[in-house]
This record gives sequence, C-alpha cells and structure tokens, in this order.
Amino acid sequence: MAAASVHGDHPKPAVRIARLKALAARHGLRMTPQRAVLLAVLGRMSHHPTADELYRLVRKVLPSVSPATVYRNVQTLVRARVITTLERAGGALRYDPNPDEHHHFICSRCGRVLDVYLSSVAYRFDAPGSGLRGAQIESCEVQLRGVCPRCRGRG
Amino acid sequence: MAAASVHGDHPKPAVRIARLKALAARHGLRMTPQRAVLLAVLGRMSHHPTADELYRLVRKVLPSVSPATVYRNVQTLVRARVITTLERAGGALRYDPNPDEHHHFICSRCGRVLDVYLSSVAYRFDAPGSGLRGAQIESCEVQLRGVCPRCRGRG
DNA sequence: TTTCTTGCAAATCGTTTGCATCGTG
DNA sequence: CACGATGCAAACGATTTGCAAGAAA
Repeated sequence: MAAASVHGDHPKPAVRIARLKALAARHGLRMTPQRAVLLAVLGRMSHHPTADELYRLVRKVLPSVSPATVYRNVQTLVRARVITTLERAGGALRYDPNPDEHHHFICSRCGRVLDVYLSSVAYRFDAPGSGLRGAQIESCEVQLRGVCPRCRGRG
Repeated sequence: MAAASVHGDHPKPAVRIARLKALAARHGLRMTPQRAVLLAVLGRMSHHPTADELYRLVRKVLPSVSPATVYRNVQTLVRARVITTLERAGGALRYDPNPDEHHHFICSRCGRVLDVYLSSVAYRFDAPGSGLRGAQIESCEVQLRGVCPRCRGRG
C-alpha cells in the first residue's frame, strides 16, 4: 500500500495530462478532440469536479461540445480506470482525476474534499466471524472527516 | 475508536426499533403514525435501503402515505442523527439504519454493501506537510472493496 | 471501412418544494 | 393552541438514451 513519490506538490499539468492520455490510449480509447480537451481539463485539475463542471470547462475550448459527450466520456474514463469517482453521496457525482493511490478528508463544515496520502493503513476485524468470512478484499479507502484548516482558521 | 459489543448477530428488531424511537424522541421529533412505521421498517432492516425502497415498505402498512413524507422523514432522521447516509456515489441515495459504529465492504461484482466491524484502525500520514496540517480530524471511515462471499462462491 | 463517437432532443430517475390541511405535544 | 408534519401535484436537477451523422483507426 502507498507509493514512494513526493506528495504535497503534484506533478506539473503537462505531465499529468500526458499520463492520463497514455492511460486512455492503453485502453484503446480513440483520441477525439472532445476527449483530448476533457483529459487536458482533468489533468489541470486539483479538486473533484462534477460532470457539469467539466462540461462547462470543455465548452470554453470547444463551444459546440454536447453535455452528453462529456457525461459519456467521464463514464468511459471511469470504466477504463483512467479516473475514479468520488464516493460521496448526495448532490452531483464527482470525479477524481488523481491517479495516485490516496484517501480523502471531508470537511464537515464547508464540504470540501481534500486528497490525503497515507503511508500505511492497518485494521483488525472485531468479530472475525462477522459477515466477511470468505470475502476477498482488494482495496481499502479511508475517509477522514473533520474541520479543514481553512474553516478552523475562521472559528 | 470501536466499541466492545458482540457483533455478527444483531439485536432483535424490537430492540432496534425501540432504540431508534428513543433516539428520535430525544431529538424532539413528533411521533406520527408515518414516522413510527418508517422507524419500524428501518429497525427491521439489515441492509442499506433507498428512500424509494422505504417508501414502498411503509406503503404496505399505510397505503396512503406520500413519497414526500418518506423522503422528508429520512432526511429528518439523518439530521437528528438517528440514522446515517451511506457514502456511496452513483444511483439513489442509500440510508444506513445501523446506529453502531461500523465500516463498509462494497462488493465490486454485485454492488452489495456489507457492514464491517473493525476493532482498531491505524494510519500514518505519508507526507506530514501535505494539506491537512491544522485540520481537526473527527472520524475515520474505512471502505473495503472486493468480492463478497456470495459472489466468490459463484466463480 | 468498420466501429467508436458525437450532437441533439427527449426521456427518465431521484428528489424537492409550495401550499393548504391535519394532528401531536 | 401552536407548530411541526402530511398529502398532493408540480418543479427540479442531474444524468441517460435513441438515433442519425461524423470521424478515428
């Protein structure tokens, strides 16, 4: 679990965009102008946009793009594991363009979601017999909740 | 973090319903017939229903109940911290009637969500300077993902 | 030239709201 | 009796779909 890269400052947009495009290509996705712009937008993004947010950003570059195209494309990208969806209920679906393994912190005051890098996560089952005997566990995501630095600063 | 109760088998419905009603009363919620039935339905439930699912169940007992009433009531119950919402993106919002502290396992094959009881969760920040310095962390939920026992049995 | 993508418009799904009425505390 | 709760119906936002035309590979 957890990689060895330097966190806190992310790679440059150009690098991230190239990574996303490479991932997309590897999965046999055709590189249309719409998709290229979408990936460029995603690669420049450090937060967790909704599909509609992405649509509006793509439209700035390709004014004739259709919402359906963006909505379909983000789904395609999720299916191809180029990006992921944020597991946050309520409101519009949010996407996560950060391909590095990470966890999330949700501010209970302002709702912001911050990426969190944990170098080790350990847990123990309370009652080993519960309901998971025989399950195959593949991944583990931690959601921390609390008050973000910005909100704390304001009292 | 984590309590000392026996898990794996849940308390009887009658006990759980009483607990939910007590919680509701403590928050000054009026006990209408609709709300009583909703709580009874919730207390009998071991999975994570959508509001619509709850509506259909309540309607079996109170055929004239309105969807709006059920939708409003589940929200009210969440606000009063009688139940919680499941942090699962996509599709309809799901509610969690289990008032004990617990975590979740999501089956990547069938989508089922199982309650998981962990007696200890430990983690360490990778880069202490990241973006959380100054944040106040209040809770930590773990989402495990993998293949559930039932799906594994089927290959 | 085959197959994946797009744009458009309509449809759908889940959820919320305004408002007059009702009933619990 | 006051205020919270209900039912109804309409409104709403987010997302999905069918389909014909267009363009990557």
